[in-house]
Amino acid sequence: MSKRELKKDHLLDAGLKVMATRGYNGTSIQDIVNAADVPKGSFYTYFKSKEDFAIEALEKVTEERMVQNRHLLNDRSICPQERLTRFFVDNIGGCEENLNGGCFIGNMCQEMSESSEAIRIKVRQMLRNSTQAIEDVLEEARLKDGLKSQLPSAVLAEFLFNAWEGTLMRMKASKCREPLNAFLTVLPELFSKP
Amino acid sequence: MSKRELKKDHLLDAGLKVMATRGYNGTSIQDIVNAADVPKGSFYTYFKSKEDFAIEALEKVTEERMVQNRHLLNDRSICPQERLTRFFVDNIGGCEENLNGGCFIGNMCQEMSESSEAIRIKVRQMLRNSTQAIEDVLEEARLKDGLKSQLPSAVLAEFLFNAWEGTLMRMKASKCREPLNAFLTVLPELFSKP
DNA sequence: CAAATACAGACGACCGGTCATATATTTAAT
DNA sequence: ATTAAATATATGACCGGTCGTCTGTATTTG
Repeated sequence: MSKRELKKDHLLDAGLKVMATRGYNGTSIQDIVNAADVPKGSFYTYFKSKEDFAIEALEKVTEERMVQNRHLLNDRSICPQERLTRFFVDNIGGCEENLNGGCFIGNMCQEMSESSEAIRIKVRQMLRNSTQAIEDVLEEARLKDGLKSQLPSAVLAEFLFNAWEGTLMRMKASKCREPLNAFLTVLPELFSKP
Repeated sequence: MSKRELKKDHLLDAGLKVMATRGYNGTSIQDIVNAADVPKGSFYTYFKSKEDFAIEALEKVTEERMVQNRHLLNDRSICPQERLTRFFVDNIGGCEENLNGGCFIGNMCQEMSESSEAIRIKVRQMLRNSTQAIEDVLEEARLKDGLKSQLPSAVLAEFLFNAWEGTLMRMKASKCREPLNAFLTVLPELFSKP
């Protein structure tokens, strides 16, 4: 990885952290370069605009997660239900550390879907990918052990993933783990065979 | 209702609509007064700050809904399951019209929880109230017809409400009703007796 | 005619984005 | 290997514009 790529990566990491907590419009270019300890003028040699930065940050955060999740979700030594539970727990992301971060994708979805079509499309694509990953595990579970619900895996996956995003959101306002606990408690009700 | 109160109400209504679509930081005082066709200088005779406006808007939007919902949720002529379903469908709010609005409370939660403690507390309180309303209906259903799930109503209510908020969020990015359909399809699975 | 309210416009601060200049790197001739 | 010209990169002062807020004046009210 070149020096330039490293610096860009650092800018994305540091800026992402700020933007995930303060939002897109609540984060200035100055905030980003300050967080990364990079001169402001340099920002535009790496990104063509603030919007471009957000999209690249969005890509980075899911790319990293996808790599991490692919291992987990394809690990046949763990039963599907356990895999799915871990998937959710592992991905609470920024929320975990101090219940401050929230889900960056969720933030961008809520704040920017109407203002930037480019961001909306990127967010939609990423949500789709995650939903698909859940659907695959659900389908595998259905074929292996059966599934309590007879509903299509696609519907179940969409429901579950949205429920999880809502849970992350709620954690941001409540600053406690109760929403997550409720989610993890109800999850087996839908999932496992009696 | 005095002339002044009417104007303030109008300011809240018009500004709320803008803020629900563009977010808090994406909406300027100028945007709000333009939408309400009120001179900018007047804004601060009604609200002591932008933050204060957001909090009052938050209060208004839930007050209106609570009035509307209290009728529905206490209507014993409809069975609890049907009441709950209608509650969710009726409250998709801004999303319904053109899939543009999203849930204002959800927006504020994601964008402002870290920046304004006052907004966070207000949002948390409102989410609690709504969750409580759902819990009450669930408990009533449990006593009347029984409930498929044996989990505490409080846990179920928290899960369901968060799932619904996540559904509204997803609709903002996907601009279609599929997330809502998935939610309404899965809802009876958790709810009704077999 | 006081007192209170409504309003226009100004205020300093900061925004996203640009650009002339300073610094570093490469190239090529000796 | 050294040097100097040529090229690329880095930077922070700066731009027009907009931000949230406030102040001084006009208007309404009792």
